[in-house]
Amino acid sequence: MTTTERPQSPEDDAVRPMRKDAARNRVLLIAAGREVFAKRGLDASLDDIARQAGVGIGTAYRHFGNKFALAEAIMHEAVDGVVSAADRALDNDDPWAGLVGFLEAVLEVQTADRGLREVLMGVHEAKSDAVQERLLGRVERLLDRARRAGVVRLDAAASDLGAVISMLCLVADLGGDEAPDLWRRYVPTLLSALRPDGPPLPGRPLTDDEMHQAMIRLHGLRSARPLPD
Amino acid sequence: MTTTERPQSPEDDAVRPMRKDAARNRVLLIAAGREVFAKRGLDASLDDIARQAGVGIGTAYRHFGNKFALAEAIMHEAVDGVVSAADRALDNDDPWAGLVGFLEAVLEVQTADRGLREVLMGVHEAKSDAVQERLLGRVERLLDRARRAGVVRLDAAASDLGAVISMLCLVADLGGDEAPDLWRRYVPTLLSALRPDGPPLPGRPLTDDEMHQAMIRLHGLRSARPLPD
Amino acid sequence: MTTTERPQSPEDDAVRPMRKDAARNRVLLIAAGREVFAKRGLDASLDDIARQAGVGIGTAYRHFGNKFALAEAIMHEAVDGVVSAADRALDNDDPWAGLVGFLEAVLEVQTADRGLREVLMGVHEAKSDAVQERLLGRVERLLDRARRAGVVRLDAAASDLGAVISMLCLVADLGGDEAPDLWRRYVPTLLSALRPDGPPLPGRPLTDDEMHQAMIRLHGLRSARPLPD
Amino acid sequence: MTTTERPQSPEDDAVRPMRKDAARNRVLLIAAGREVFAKRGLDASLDDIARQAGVGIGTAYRHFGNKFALAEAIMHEAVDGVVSAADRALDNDDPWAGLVGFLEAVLEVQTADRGLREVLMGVHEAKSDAVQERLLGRVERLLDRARRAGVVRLDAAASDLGAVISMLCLVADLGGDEAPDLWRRYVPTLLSALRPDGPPLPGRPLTDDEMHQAMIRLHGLRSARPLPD
DNA sequence: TATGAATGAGAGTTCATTCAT
DNA sequence: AATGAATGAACTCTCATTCAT
Repeated sequence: MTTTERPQSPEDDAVRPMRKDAARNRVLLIAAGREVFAKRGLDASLDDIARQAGVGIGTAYRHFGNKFALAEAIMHEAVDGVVSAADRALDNDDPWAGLVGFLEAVLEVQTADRGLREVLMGVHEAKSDAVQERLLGRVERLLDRARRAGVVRLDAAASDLGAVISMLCLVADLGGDEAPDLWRRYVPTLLSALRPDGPPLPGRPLTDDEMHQAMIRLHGLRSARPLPD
Repeated sequence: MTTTERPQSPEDDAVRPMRKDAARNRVLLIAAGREVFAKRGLDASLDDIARQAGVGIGTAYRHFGNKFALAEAIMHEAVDGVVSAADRALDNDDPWAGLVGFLEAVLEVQTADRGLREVLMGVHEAKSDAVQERLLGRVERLLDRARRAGVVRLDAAASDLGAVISMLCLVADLGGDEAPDLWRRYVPTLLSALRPDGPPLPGRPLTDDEMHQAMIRLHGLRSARPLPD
Repeated sequence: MTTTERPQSPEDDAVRPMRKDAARNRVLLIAAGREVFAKRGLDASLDDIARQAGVGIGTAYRHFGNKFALAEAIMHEAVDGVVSAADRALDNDDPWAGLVGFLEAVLEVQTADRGLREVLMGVHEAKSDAVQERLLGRVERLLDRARRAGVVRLDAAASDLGAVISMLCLVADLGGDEAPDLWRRYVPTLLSALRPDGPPLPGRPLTDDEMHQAMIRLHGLRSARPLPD
Repeated sequence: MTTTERPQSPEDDAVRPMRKDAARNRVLLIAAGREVFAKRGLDASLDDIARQAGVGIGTAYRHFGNKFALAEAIMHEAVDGVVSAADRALDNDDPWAGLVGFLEAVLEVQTADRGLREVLMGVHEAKSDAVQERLLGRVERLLDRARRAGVVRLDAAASDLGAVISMLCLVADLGGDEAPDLWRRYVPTLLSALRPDGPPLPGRPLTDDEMHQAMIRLHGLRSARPLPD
């Protein structure tokens, strides 16, 4: 109803001019959250983040409700990048190249933004069901294509790929800014775990659900008392 | 050292009867710290830990000075286990078997005590020079033996072994209690990175000092405000 | 166990000398709570109360956990006075004189301490079950005696006496410091409601439970969100 | 007054079409204030009230300036009802019936709207001079008529009637929704205080001014910090 | 030496009020 | 005139650390 009363503008994207400030503040807050969380860990105060963003503390709460919600928003943005990397990988006609490209893209997304990487390694995520839903299907499809093409062993599970990526993220973090490409050193070795030749992997992989739980356990945003709704 | 100044007691072999209590309290506090840190993360309060240990909060401070010192003590104990694993590995006549045994022993130490593993992954260590000094030499000797015996590639650095162990620790944590042996699934693959056959590892490894810094950066006990010395 | 090791003292009331500070602080906090609540209403901050008491805010929380607990403690003290008034009334051989004396004692307790009266009128109490238990039985006994002696009408309920007292408390508050005895002006009139002569009271009294609920509803400490356990 | 300055509109009888919205919003806000204050106490936020009213928070401030002003407006509306009840009582040819009718009408106004009653008991009023002016004269006239007719004792003051009404309001609140007529149970008793037969009331009544101050003291809207004028 | 009461800085969060749109 | 985003003071509560007993 409000749209009919506003003076029409030649361009469509001027639909909500009022929100310009709000949108800018939201972006500022997410950027500040990335920076401050990266520097000081997840125990950094929202006050610090708001100050870094140059907005009042009340504004931070209007946008995110609590610290958890801000971390989630950062997480969501990060997952966005990974999801689109998966989509690009699925567009690749070569299943193996697609898989490798996906893996490298994920790592590159993280290494490109040190704040993001450190936040992701050190933190988060409790409502990761979204991640599960948005990402798992794509990864399974990537692996299925590769298995059918004979370039990935049949007993390699999605959680194996997940473990490989987790390990590389850890190494990327080890490398830090001094050796931002350190993770590439172990890519051939770790990829060999997925290859059809060579001895089978011992033991069993995690189920998708176990992997899900593990990610939450490892990276879940810990709050002493459950945050009020 | 402090014992010399205590007032004489009637019996000679009872010179330090009070120390027994003190030692017991120290052990109780470290055990409680492991448990509570593991359950509630490093933000757990020293009050909780003291209560769990069954001692007063003042006693905790007499023994450890501050929370950081308690975490350090826990760390120190953990390193003790790793150091003795390294010594045992050096006693093994087969350099490769010794290396593999060391790696497995390290992981077993961590998986045997869930509290310890979670504390170590989530936390610590700032004065890790101790670790550096006590451990690095032994690891270098282990690798040297193996390189000279031709069972490890010449360009494999100590930091490569460190990276492998770190990755396996991560996987061990992914496995959690449901799959406590998950890390074994990736041992053959990761060990192949150290073997002399196969293509050389791309890039360069971290120097020992870079690795040292990285460990501190990754696992260093973060305190918002620099703890008063 | 601790009592055996402390040097004996001639008097029994020195059993816990360590608690002297704590006890003093508790008393100071309750007194300050009375004063500050009376002056500024129940929205006064615990900071203000702690400052008035001359203790740190942390001390206030060590003693009372939250604002509600402090209000409850004040309430409890007030109920103590009323309970002993009831006991004294039951010791009176004349049932009617005992009843009247009780009523007057209750009002006098309240008018003697303006802070207490204002706190009680403006506030409190949610776990008033204690009140229910400690007071209701005594009041019922007082009324029973009087009914059996023929000095109170048979259909006068405990809640009728409660309503009379509530009304008088209201009037006492109306009188304030300028007319601290104003409530006495309406005592004869209101007592006549309980007398056996005269027409019966119309309608029905509240049941004990309804009265209980009403007291909670009227005076219950309101907290927007339920205080964390 | 502001209407004279608005730009002319094509139609004359549409001179204040915007006012209709404004008036509607005012009504909506008062109703919402009653509801929300009744449900959540005076600490309810203006945000909640504006949301309940379906208007923006800014609109609430345009109409009322601050929370206090809204409470005052609610109060004013309530007094309107009481004033017209007094006028109707003065139209009654029987002075005693008029007085009783007035008293019952006041109570009925309050019990008819639970929100109103709870707001009035729990809150307000600071600029109650309006109340004084609009109501006191009428009550005095009511009493004078009754005194001259010999149906009310000569020493019964307006503040006595005020005290009686206050007490009945308290009882009405005690009754709540479960016993909305509980107050009627004490009407005969309390009215007997005004009757010319029977012993005189002990002590002295409050003066009109003392009563005025008492009402402000008891029901005055308390704000921790003095609201910025 | 052990204890736990006291302390206060700092964290998360709310809300009355202002102001740009 | 209406809207709701922005603001920041104030509040409740926690916890690392100190100190009297």
